[in-house]
Amino acid sequence: MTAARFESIMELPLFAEMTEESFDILTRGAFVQNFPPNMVMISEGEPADFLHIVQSGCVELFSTWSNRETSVTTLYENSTFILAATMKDRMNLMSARTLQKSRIIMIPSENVREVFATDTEFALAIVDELSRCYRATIRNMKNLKLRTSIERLANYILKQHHRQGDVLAYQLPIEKRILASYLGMTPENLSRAFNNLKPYGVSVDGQTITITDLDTLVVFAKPDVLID
Amino acid sequence: MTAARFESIMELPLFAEMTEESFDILTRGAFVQNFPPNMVMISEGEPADFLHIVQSGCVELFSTWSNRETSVTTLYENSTFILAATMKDRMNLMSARTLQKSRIIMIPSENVREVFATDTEFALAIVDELSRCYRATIRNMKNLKLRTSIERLANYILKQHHRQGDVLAYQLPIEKRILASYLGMTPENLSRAFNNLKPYGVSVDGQTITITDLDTLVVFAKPDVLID
DNA sequence: CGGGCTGCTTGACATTTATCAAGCAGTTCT
DNA sequence: AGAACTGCTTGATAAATGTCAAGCAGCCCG
Repeated sequence: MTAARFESIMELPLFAEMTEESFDILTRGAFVQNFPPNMVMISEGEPADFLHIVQSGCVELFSTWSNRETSVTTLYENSTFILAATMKDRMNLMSARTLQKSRIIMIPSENVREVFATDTEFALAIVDELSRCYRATIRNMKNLKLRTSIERLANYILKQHHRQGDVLAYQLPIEKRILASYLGMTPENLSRAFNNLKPYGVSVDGQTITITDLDTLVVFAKPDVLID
Repeated sequence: MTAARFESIMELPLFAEMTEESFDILTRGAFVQNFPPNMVMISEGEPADFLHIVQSGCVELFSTWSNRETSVTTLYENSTFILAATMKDRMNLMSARTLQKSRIIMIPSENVREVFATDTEFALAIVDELSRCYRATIRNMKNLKLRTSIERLANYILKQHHRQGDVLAYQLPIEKRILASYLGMTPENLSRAFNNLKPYGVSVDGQTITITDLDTLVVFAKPDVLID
């Protein structure tokens, strides 16, 4: 019998097709944990003992080196993380920190590997999710290497526009300093980049982004399905 | 019965544990193709019809956007590529070009997906390989975002030193313009970066790199197992 | 064998981005 | 309610990196 507290994730693509028995084995020993904002819940270099799923809230994956830090990605409701490290039973390459009060489901990595070996539908879903995450990272790296910082911002603005239902005014989902880090620039430079995009149809008021001339912005940004 | 021309890959980790019957199904309709140097064999945006394996030679994965190009990685003997696109039956996010005369094994993607569903050992090996590639890309992106270009070069020099058996003098495996692109800089800047590393124990003569003071170079580069 | 081409290096200069500082607005805590 | 703190913006300057040009060495092709 499935614990009620995991019911919310049964319909996620990762779990939707597996047998009920597999789901029971998977969640045996799993638990839900609440974290306050700005808490580091995982540190790079640590072993990956759990697969994590964001039930609610917002989590930032980041890394540091030689007193420098970069934001790798931001995860929202229904996202999984630490999948590759879980499957390879290796240490985390990234740390994770809550940006908001968050509720996280933690599933023991050995359960994930056990069910992977026995439930073909789960195996297919795992490979699908791994491939999707890997491809997203390739797109991200192409974005970083092929585009200047203002181009990355322009394309981010367009991508959020689509993500939020093609509205012309929307709220940034994260603080600007986190966005700057994610896009590979300093907060000062992000501020200047937003200003430099004004002639291309972008207006900013705090967390509110308004696209005042979509066609001009698209011409400048040159979005590409192989990157964005 | 296994075609003799595929015997060379039977012992690769991806295939070593599967049943002989699975291997036969996998390689049904597969073929080996010879490519001359500098030939683009795959273009980004095309469907991923085959899983590719480098039997011999050298292949560069690269991407372009808005008349700009970047080198993503370089593959040598016994490397696979186009695995994530194969498993998700999606278009390629990268192009591939031979750097040398190369011999490539091409396995139909649908065979890969079919055997994945039926052979548990192969499924485990696929997930292992996907996780390894994904984690390598995360390390690469951390390298790009957290380090300056001269730091990336210093760490590359150290990594090649280890890859070539801890010798203090070795040959660069690729042309310097490809290396520059891979490290995210122009060939002019790579040349200057090599020169700027001289005080830190690096000497260059054409393709030959000599580490004249390993300790000094290590102190400068600050290698990190979570990146390199 | 010679001309043409390619890869690489170096110099000069331009552009992009980072760093540092200061100020402002909003939030949080006492 | 006020002080302290944080996020953000702007200005000035520094550093990193790109661009353009020229020259050289080695390789390839006719």
